[in-house]
Amino acid sequence: MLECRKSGGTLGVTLADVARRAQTSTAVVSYVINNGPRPVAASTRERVLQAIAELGYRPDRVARALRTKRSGVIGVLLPDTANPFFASLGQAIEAAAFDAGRLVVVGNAGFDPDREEAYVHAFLDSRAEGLVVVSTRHSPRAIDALASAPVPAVYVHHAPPGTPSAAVLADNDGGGHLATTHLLDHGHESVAVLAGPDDAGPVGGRVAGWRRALAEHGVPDDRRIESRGAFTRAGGHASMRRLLEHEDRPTAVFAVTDELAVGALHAVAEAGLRVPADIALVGFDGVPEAEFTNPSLTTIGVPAERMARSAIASLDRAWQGQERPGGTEILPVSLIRRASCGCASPMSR
Amino acid sequence: MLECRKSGGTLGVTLADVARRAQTSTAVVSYVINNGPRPVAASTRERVLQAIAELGYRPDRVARALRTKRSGVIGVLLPDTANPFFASLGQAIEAAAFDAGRLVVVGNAGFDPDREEAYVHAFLDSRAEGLVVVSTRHSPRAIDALASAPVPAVYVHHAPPGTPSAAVLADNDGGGHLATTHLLDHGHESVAVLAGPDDAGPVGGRVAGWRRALAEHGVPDDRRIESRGAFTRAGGHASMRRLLEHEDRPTAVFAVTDELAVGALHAVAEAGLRVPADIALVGFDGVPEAEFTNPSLTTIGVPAERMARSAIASLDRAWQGQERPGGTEILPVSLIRRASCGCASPMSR
DNA sequence: TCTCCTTGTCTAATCGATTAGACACGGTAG
DNA sequence: CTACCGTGTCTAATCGATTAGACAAGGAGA
Repeated sequence: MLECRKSGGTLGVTLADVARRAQTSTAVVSYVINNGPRPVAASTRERVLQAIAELGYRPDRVARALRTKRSGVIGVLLPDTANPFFASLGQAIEAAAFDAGRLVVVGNAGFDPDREEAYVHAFLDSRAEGLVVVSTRHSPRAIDALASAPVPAVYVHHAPPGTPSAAVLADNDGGGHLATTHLLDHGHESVAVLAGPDDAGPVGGRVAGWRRALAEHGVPDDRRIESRGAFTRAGGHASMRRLLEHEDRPTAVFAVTDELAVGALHAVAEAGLRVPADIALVGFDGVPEAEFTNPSLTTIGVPAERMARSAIASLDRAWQGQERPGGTEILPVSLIRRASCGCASPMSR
Repeated sequence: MLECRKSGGTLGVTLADVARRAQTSTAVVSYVINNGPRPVAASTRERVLQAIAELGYRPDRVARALRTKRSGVIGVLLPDTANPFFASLGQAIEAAAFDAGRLVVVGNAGFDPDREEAYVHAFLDSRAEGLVVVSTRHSPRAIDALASAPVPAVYVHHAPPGTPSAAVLADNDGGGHLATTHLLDHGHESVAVLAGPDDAGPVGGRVAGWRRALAEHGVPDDRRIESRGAFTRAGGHASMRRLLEHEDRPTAVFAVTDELAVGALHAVAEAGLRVPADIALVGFDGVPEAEFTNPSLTTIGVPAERMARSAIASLDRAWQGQERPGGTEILPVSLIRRASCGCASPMSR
């Protein structure tokens, strides 16, 4: 209708511009935008709304953040988004945040403590309103920075022991037990484990669950085979190879992550053996790609979306009520039966 | 040394606090922090630095952003981070941005135009200094918003035709040609294509390259088999199934994405056939998981990291010099030979 | 009729950092 | 001796939004 400025819209139109055009003050405009703390007459509101529309005004989030100390941004620290599991988790967190009306600034720490700390500080400096930390092993300095942060934080996937922050974890021990028991139920005498270099972090629980299941089943110590290596597909490949050359080759293997399992699958095929006929395999994480491996991978499903929603909800609670942040939530995992354990394959035991 | 405030450090210590403690003005403190536009006496600088250290002062990025209009944040729009290719790309962009000293705020548009637009606006409202848009198909409203944005934007992976913004693309046509030619060179008479629902977006070029290679090789029209479906593993699975039931089953298949190829691999195995003996397969994208499929997947490697660095460099150029933003950069792709095409497998042709 | 409350609006302080303008001082060139 | 310049510092305006305080007008209750 009226002449239009520059090109399209949001270029430097400020509250004051709107106020001028609507013949009122900036305060009133603000009240309209926020359904402000003060009432506004219907006629005035109408004028303001129209001015906003005509000018294509959009509030500046930076200015708003400075004034209100609410940036609408959540900092998310991830170990490695190239890893499918963390990618799913990251995406779920981002989606949950979006639904809660917040933006997400992400940092890939890449298992580097310095980076982790750098990101925590950068997030805090950016006045992130909350932090979501996904990590397998936390840098002490990052933990400290988080503990004394003026905003709530929530650990996902793994929490440092004794943290005052909230945590959302998967039932790793239960999952390890479930996977192992399932293989045992298929008739295997024992089950080997494909684990990481050590049992720190979330996988520790998975290995513990494996051990527990084996103990319950009366498997003697000398039949509890462990093969360890890096948490990558290549690591899984190498570890499985070692297992295949083992004096008495296991007939069933529990890989503590799907990445490891995918590498293992490859190693078995390479050796000319068959899954599950020669070696049954169960993974852990429930990544999407597990459905399309050859054979498809039986795995322990971790409810990434639910964890993400839980994490955001936990931050929400911290913002709303005063509820002190602490509290660890452990979400149940589930067995996703596919071919690699012997369930779907007709010719397997 | 001196008494320490609250808990650890960065809680609400402002420039003014530092100035007070260093017995100087906020201006001088600012000059020290920024190696400011004005010189500072060595002794004063020393006092300021010490005060900063003692108080654990960290500048507030929000306030700084308001004043300087430089937020240090780049908005990154991705289609779907659960997809390994986009996940790699996203991670590479994030890493390149971090190295350039900037934070990244991400949005997963999930192929939803409304979301895409919402994110572009949210990024702009947050005073993001630059935008990186990765998409396969752009919503017109998002394109408009981008075109009239006061900050530089760069399209990655795919650009809307005739955009004034910079773009960093892969050589999709060349890659399609390369993949198809490679299969042809293995002795196949023709090569079928596994494509998306239509040829819009980056895959269009890949299909074009396939068609070109077939034409060059003198393959008649009625031997140019296309199977189309959704861009997912499940879609690849379904499309390949259809191909297997085709009257004259192809002996070689070019899948325009690795996701499709992974699904296809699964379908072939399910049908009791073998790759590459019965059907040779080449994918496109070079995702990490392609190395560990069964058999490992020959694919066209897209230089995700290089694209990311290029994109950030393009933004950098736009910030530094006045260089008008336009310009499309097309990066070369490469053939990654593995087993699925018949290269690595001894018993294949 | 007078007070008090509610509604509606405006003015101005504020968030925390940056930076132009003003000023002081010592040194140098004319 | 005066004019001028460079160095070093401080005061205060500014970025754009939020919101408490002040105030006006109208209605209700005493």
